[in-house]
Amino acid sequence: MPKIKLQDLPPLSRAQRELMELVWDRGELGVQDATALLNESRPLARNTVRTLMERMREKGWLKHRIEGRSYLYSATVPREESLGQRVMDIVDKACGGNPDKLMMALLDYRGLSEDEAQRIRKMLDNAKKTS
Amino acid sequence: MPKIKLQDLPPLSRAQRELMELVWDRGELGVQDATALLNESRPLARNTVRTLMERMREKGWLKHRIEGRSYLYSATVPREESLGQRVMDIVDKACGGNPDKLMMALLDYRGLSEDEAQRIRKMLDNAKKTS
DNA sequence: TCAGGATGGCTACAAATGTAGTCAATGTCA
DNA sequence: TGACATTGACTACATTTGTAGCCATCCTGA
Repeated sequence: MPKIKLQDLPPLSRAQRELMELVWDRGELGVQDATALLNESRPLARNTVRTLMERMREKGWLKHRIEGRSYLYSATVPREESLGQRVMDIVDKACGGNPDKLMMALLDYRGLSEDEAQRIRKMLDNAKKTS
Repeated sequence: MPKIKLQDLPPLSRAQRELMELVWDRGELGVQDATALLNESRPLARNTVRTLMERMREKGWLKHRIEGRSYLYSATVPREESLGQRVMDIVDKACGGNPDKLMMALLDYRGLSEDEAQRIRKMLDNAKKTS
């Protein structure tokens, strides 16, 4: 049973990614719950959500197990992996490989509280030690 | 003449974003050149690229001017803005609003050279001063 | 036991996207 | 001047995505 690699997974569309985040948040999610969660931001029919999830399963992002009469979907890859992938992708393609630009964008367009900045400094220091 | 806001622009697909990065890199790009550049990674017919660019123009991401017999396309919004948008989006949706996680992913999945880390520290310090 | 609700299965359909062909006008080089 | 290349215009078509309806089944409470 080969481990699923993120690189092998076909990319998700926006709606799908939104759903994916929910699955990662919850760990496991039935169609019912997913619909309810998505409906907090916009109305979507249950079957719409169901189709989304099924398609994501076909793509390999989700798997499901049967619980009573329902399917409970969960992610096949951990979120961190996907996040790392996205960040690298942005650094590569949109920052010309330069992580400074990523930070610059973060600072410019969002900003950091002193606390956040402090924690990041600490991370940088730790990374140094370890490497 | 209202300034174009990033929020008003419909999202780009992957292929389109790839092209967009090229346009940002070059500043201005004709179909010919764009095709050549894209062909470095995969074969694409000129007309395919042309269609992509036209669609992006309809969406408002690109504009073009006429140079001789050709169109030269350029971006309607600066890359930094789009980058900032994407980073914020990731922080919001995939990091639960927590920028630490973004850094963590960056460190874990790419790592930083001591130089890069140093520059980022400097940025953090500067940001502090300014705020 | 029967009406409702929940659930998966299957189907549908419009819009967006990826990919590209054909065409006519125009420019260029031999 | 005539063949050839370049360019935009228009058209085509398969696939993916967004969105959802209908159906049979099964469970549950009155």
